[in-house]
Amino acid sequence: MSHRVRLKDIAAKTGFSINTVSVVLRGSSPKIPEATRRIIETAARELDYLPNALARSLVSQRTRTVGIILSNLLNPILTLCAQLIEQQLAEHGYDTVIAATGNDLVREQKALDTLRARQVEAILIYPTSHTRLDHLVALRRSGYPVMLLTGAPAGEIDLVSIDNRSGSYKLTGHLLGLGHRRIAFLDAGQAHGNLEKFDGYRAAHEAFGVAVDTSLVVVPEAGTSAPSGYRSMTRVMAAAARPTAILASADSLAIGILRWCRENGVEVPGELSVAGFDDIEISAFLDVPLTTVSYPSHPISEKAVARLMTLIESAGDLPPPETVTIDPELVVRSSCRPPARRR
Amino acid sequence: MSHRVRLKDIAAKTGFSINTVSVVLRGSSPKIPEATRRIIETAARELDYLPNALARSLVSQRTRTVGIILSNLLNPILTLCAQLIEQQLAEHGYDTVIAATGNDLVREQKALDTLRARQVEAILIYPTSHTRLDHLVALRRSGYPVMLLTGAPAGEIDLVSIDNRSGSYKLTGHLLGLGHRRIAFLDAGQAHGNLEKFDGYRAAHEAFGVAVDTSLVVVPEAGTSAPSGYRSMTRVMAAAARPTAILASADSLAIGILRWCRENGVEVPGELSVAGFDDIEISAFLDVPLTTVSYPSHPISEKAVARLMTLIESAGDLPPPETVTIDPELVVRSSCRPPARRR
DNA sequence: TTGAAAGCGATACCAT
DNA sequence: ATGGTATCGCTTTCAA
Repeated sequence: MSHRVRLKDIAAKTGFSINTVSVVLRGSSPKIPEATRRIIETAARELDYLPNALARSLVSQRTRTVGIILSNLLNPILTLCAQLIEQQLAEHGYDTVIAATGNDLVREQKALDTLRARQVEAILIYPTSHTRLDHLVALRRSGYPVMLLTGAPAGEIDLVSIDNRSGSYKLTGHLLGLGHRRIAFLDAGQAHGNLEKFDGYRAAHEAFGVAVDTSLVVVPEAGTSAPSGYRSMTRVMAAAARPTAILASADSLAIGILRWCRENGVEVPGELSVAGFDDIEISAFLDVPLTTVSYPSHPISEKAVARLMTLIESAGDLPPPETVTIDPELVVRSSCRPPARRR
Repeated sequence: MSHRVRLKDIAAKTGFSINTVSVVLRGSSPKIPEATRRIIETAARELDYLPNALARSLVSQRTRTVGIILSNLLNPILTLCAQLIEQQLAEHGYDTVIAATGNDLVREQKALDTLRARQVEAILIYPTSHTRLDHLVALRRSGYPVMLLTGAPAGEIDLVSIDNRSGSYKLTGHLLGLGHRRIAFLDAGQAHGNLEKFDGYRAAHEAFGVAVDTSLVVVPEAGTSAPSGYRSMTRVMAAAARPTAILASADSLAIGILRWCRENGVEVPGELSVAGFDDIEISAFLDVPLTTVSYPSHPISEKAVARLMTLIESAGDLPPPETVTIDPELVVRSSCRPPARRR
């Protein structure tokens, strides 16, 4: 931030006042003679002038910028959403700045402060935890447009998200319908206070009158990565009575599971059915194409942006929070089939 | 950007001057009585004061922020690097803002301007094209710290990257060494003026005294995704004499290839060897673990950040550009083996 | 110890 | 048509 060209420099070079230069350069001029305009514009180009957004925003009280906070840049679901949202916001004339938190609440709070200090006009967030939202609730209460991109509808903050509970319910129901009675659940959300998927899993069991065996519910120690899914398998398969199906709370976990099965001679789906969550791109390209639940990024980003615009434009007093949940679809491929007959 | 709390508000509430409040709040006070300090700090907390970074930077002439421009948020190689870089910059007291361009030169230029207008102190960029760098060269010449995260060493801009040519050379050499003589090349970089990988491919052929059959060099129409690799296969396999091996310029492409092979009864690696590039996480988890070339994100991000710090700190006159290339390693797994004996 | 005043770069309002 | 002046929120001398 050193040798920058300012309006003042152009004014000096052309002999006009700072004011005139400013008026010309931003085209908001009522009546400036062609001659003047050309002189100033030429000078600006020669000097490679670029307006200082800081100064500009300071006076205009607008940054036309929104912030997106993502818990994890390696999750293609999140980055795809971010990418779509950025594009659409651009169409509305807004810039986007993205911050990553690495699933860390402290960094999340820091990112929140940094973005606010930078005066972004709204914040979209993929929070680390679905339950610890007090800081966000407080922010929204104070009149700041905050929007969650995942979570359970609580009505305190605007939320646009898929209905995780419903997705999980459908998927578990699919498995139960196939005849499975021992369905393991690899619940990566548990560690982050994301309980919707487990709820759906439980509810489906109830609907089928099947008891949940909690020994089959395993929380992977290291997030949603494939290695994490792989490593969790030793615990899952340690059960006295092995499961006949596994529901992983993310496709990436399922990929690790598939690898474990191959290495350990467990046939999928013959011996074990495997289902995932999110329908990431490669899931259809796996050796055993994965049965999963869709993640409708496009509708989500569209609805999020639309809502965000109304929030930003409702100067001062925000309308009461709204929740939009999109029901994900079951994507049936070949990784699940009825269990082998009882021995 | 409405009802924000300013120093003025705290001053009004406590009866001290704006100045005193400022001094206290940023702890840079020489000697302020405990009493005063407590009163002001309490008021600040009650009002939920957050300094306006715009105003602050305007006067300090520092933003302590660097920008990262990524061509594609869906490429885990790029996002991992970004994540690592962000973390390390944070340790140096710098914030990071990320912008995505969707592989579009116009959006890239726009992102560049936006970040500069925001007065970021340096820009790291994963450019869309390796050849069209004029705008970046000009920027660097004007004294702005710009750093490329991929590209061919040209000496005009700082560059920290893997040596794509060498990686490609090693991989092609591996295949040639295995006995392959008809090696197809799926060159996604070609479309973006990224010629290093092709160079390595060609050089290895020369070293082995094998002629390159250009009909085996295919440019996928739709980037580096798995579907793109899948679709390219019809063209690759249309050749009169089919290749015995395929080198894909990205693991994601290779995943699409693998899928195509499975659906079309082509056995890998028995009938066709397949190699990729980048060693993304799932590559080791595929049904046929992929032979590929590593992408050392950690060394890259470390070197990039180190260099960036010296650039930022060398106020005014930047040192001449430096190039750091890291030699990637061959990662041999099971997707490649010697070709079947000639019929 | 605390406060007043100038200035960062740009904009807006009011004059001329 | 063009320019002066106040202002945005904060920091930085310099006084008191």
